[in-house]
Amino acid sequence: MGKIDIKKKVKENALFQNAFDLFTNKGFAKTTISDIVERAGLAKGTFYLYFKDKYDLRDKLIVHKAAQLFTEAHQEILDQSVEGFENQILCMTDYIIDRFKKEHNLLQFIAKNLSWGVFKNVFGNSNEKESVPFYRYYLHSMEQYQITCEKPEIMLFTIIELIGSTCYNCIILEQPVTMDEYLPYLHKSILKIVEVFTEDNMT
Amino acid sequence: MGKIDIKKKVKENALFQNAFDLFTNKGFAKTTISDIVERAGLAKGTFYLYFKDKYDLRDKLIVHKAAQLFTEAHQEILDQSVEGFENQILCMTDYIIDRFKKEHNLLQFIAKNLSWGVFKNVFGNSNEKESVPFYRYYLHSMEQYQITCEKPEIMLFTIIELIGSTCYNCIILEQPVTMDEYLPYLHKSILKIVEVFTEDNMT
Amino acid sequence: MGKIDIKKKVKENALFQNAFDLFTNKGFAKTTISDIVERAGLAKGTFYLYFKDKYDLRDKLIVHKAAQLFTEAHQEILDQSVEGFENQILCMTDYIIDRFKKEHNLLQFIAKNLSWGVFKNVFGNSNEKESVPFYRYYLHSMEQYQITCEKPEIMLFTIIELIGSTCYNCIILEQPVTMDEYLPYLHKSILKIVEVFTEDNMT
Amino acid sequence: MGKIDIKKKVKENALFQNAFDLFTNKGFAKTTISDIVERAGLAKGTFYLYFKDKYDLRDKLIVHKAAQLFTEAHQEILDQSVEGFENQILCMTDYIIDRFKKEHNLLQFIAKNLSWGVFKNVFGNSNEKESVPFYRYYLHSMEQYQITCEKPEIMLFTIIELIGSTCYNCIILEQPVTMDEYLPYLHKSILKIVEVFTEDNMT
DNA sequence: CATGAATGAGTATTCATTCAT
DNA sequence: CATGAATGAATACTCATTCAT
Repeated sequence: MGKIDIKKKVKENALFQNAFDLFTNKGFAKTTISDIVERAGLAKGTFYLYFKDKYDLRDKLIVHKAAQLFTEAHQEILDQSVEGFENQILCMTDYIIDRFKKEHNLLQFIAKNLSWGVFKNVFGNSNEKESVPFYRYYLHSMEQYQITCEKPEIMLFTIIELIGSTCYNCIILEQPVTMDEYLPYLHKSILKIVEVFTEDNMT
Repeated sequence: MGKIDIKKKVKENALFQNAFDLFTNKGFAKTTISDIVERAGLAKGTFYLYFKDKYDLRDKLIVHKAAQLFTEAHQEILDQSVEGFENQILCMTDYIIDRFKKEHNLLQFIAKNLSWGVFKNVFGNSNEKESVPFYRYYLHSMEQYQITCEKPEIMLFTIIELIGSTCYNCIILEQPVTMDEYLPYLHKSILKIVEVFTEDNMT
Repeated sequence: MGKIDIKKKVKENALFQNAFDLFTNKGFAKTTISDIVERAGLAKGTFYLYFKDKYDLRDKLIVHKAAQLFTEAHQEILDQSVEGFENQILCMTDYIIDRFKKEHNLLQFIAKNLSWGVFKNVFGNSNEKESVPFYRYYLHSMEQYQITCEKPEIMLFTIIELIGSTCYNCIILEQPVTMDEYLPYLHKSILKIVEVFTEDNMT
Repeated sequence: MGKIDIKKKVKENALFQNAFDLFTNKGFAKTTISDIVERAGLAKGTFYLYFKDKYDLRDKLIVHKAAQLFTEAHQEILDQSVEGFENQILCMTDYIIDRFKKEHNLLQFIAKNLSWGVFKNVFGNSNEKESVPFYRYYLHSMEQYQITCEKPEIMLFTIIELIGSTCYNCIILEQPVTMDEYLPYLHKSILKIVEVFTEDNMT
């Protein structure tokens, strides 16, 4: 990567980071491009060299942040040497919840914007540096622990949607209960969902 | 209700309905108050006699639409004379999914905006005409069928969040699969969640 | 016309007049909508209640100004009691040239923008107050003086185009000669053109 | 001309040609320097090595295109071995009209921009390669056919202005008639104008 | 010579809100 | 009660020009 390319990457990151801060603090609608470039220390026109408009920046930012989160969740499983498929799923759950508890901003941003379509992008997008081996690892882990699951994608989808939507309510709104109170039920629900998809007698 | 009150109600409904159409077709951000009043056949100033601003209208609209939906789901259970608690839950699920399949607009609007906080409003809000006996019926049904559940609210919360978020993906985006394909898994997952909250051996 | 309609007309005229001054002094491209409303003493948004954009204003202004000019040329013929068809044509020519000599602004504006399509609008546009009986008078005059002309419209077109384009060069640019020097040749050329279209032996 | 000079000429021509295409398709005002260099396959900065700005390019382009046109009209007269002064004038007229009929772009561009001032440049500008012997030939031809004309320049001016402005209306706008219909009248008018300037009894 | 990333002044346009009628 | 003309702050986006490479 040449000197110029490095400079460009630095600027793109400055735009990403400052946009994220503003989106999560002021809200997307109230954040202006002027705000973003001002905080990033760049000229207005420079913004348009990197992104088409505010929406383009947001879409790319969602993928960027979601990829980061899952990469780190995956790393956590490795760091903790968690054994067993269900334990790994719960470890991922807990890691994500923990991050969300610490970073409401991140939760707010991801929860409102992350759809399964975007999610798949996160794993498939090969020219993203942060491209995650998470999904591959997830499939590999089932194999390793000899778990039979005909629809692994649908199972993961169900689990992640449940985590995402309940997190938003319990952590941000503390409705109907706090996440601390909800967590045991969430764990049990997730394990039951795993059962649904891995029982032998699927019709 | 006097003549004048009826006229006012008519105008309010015109604003509600046209705002809903516009929000769901053009998106909330791109819908202007001018758009709404123009379609409703009213003058700009009139808008402010009914709502504080666009956000005020939206918030009231969410409650309005959600209350309608659950009232109708409840009615469906009664019309079909569905027996058994689980069957009633599944009937509600199917009714909601059916409506969402027919009215993507409604799904989009509710899914993006309905939080548990709003949801509770739907039941508690006494000055809403459509205020629903749904939640009361839900509790009553558990009693009738002698279901022991320590946290009925949390159970309903879990089920509804799962329905809401998966509907959005499967129906609107058809990701990762269509709702027709997903439905059996959703049913099983919901039944398992009911198990989680009604088993005797809750720790 | 109600009070409000009068107020609206006043504002429209303020926009017209100030836009004309600015277009002719700074040029169309360099005149901004801000300039126009500022000079007219109106708010920016008000502009858009009257015109779609700068181009819309310009197009309407051309018709407005051209109609004015021909109405006045026609009036001049009446005031001077000019007799004879050719004399009336020359009187019109001289009046227009005279106005252009005094108001380079007007010449510049009209010459660059007046096409025959617009010109016909000037006569036909019935909801313009200034709508001119000029063309009707022109036909009537030929009849009165028993002039036979198969293509009166094409004759007028030829004359007016010649006047317009030579005026621009001789008056504004003084190229290749000044209008004072050119005028006798222009008169002769016009008379010859009248001959072309009114000779008996047209093929 | 050295290798480098040839390369430069190639680039200049690329800028000329692409600018012409853009000016005539999108209009001058809406054409940006970025557009031009992009189509020409050059870098933005390169533009400024050849032209001061967009206006500079346009002015040079007008001369360039007008010179080309008159050179070709002149060549046509030679190729066809047209005899007689009036016939040569009409041949030039027909050639120009024909080109304009085939290339509306060219007509639009020349008609809106060509003033007599520019026109004279076309003949006088010695560092233009295409510089035309047209005007010299025009004078020479009158001499050859023993035509007495005190103001040859004014005569040519009158003719060319009439051609230019009527072409624009009849060819582009087809107003008030098409050029096919107008042409006989134009020919007659031009011949009459020649009469005006060549009659013995000029006052 | 040629490049193209970066700049930032400049402008059009929108739209919530008010208030005289 | 209802209207809709007027407002003007707020913002997105463009593009000519420069200059380090």
